[in-house]
Amino acid sequence: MQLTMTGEYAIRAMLHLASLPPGDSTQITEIASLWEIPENILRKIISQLAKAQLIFTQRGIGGGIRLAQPADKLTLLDVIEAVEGKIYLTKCLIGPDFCSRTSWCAVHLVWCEAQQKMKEILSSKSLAELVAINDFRKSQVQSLSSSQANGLNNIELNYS
Amino acid sequence: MQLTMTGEYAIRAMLHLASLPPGDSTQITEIASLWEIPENILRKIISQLAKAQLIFTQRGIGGGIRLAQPADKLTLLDVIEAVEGKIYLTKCLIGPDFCSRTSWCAVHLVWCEAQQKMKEILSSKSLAELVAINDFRKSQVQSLSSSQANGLNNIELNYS
DNA sequence: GCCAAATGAGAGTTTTTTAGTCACCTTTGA
DNA sequence: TCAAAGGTGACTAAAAAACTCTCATTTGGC
Repeated sequence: MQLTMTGEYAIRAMLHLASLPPGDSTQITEIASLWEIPENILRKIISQLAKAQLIFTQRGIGGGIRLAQPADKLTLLDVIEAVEGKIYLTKCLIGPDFCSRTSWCAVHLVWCEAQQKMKEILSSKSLAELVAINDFRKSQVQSLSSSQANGLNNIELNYS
Repeated sequence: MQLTMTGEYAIRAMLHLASLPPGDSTQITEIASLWEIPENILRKIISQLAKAQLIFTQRGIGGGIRLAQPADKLTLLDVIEAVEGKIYLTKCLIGPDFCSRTSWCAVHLVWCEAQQKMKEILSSKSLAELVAINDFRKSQVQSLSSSQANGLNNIELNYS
């Protein structure tokens, strides 16, 4: 019940691409070193993202990768589903074969609702928006830590 | 990113217990055969549910298991967390050690929201309510299939 | 006290999934 | 033709999940 490293890495890479000026490209090795991703693994992830048509790739000298769609049209859900396949919170949501009780089971309905809501939230913000929020919050963290001597309150994080 | 069989089995067992008259108990073997659960596995799950104080167990002749709390106070979230531990949709939601960017990362916030919403939905209905819905829907399915010759529309299932 | 019926618990196995590695292939521009 | 980029498949290692087996413990009734 957890995002895999593949999904995690894909998100990092796409977020990096989304932070570049539109149309700009970069290299796999660059992303791998900046975002702590094993290069061989990133290669395969990039290949999957290209097959899902989220990015363009170009081989050879001067080549690299870049977004195939505007950063404000892409969401976390797009990225995750591109590398992990469609999200199914339970096996019974894949299809009616898993469980003979699906036709009347109330638990199925609850999972269905949870899954739908989760997809909604994962697609509620574009990569462009996420990059913008990051930039803003990063600058906040910096100004906070530089004025740490003042004892200003830190940013609140929620590990419920 | 999916419920394990352990969680699935635990839910089946708890739903069965919740469907009994309050205070009634039953045996592991009974639940295992009724709900298609390997008995040895169910033993351990039952043991976990007991440690989490969701059920009472009693050994010996005439023993068995029963709910330790009223069925309308228990939710799917209780059951899942009892056997699978707390739900964390990503590693960075477990704690700040996984990722150095947590303090400002917008993706973290989105996952946080998704996780919170998912927990909300999983605890929005009590086991008692789920049992009641099941009973109602089962009777609907039966009356539908007995009048199938009329070509009545079937219950709609959503595999988005 | 003994027996049978019930849960409890630990070690170990098998299977599946995830993560990562390695070696080599293909494309491409200078 | 070379070097720099991405592409691919086979493989291994590690972790998690699912399951099996065996024996221990508790308990009520005879």
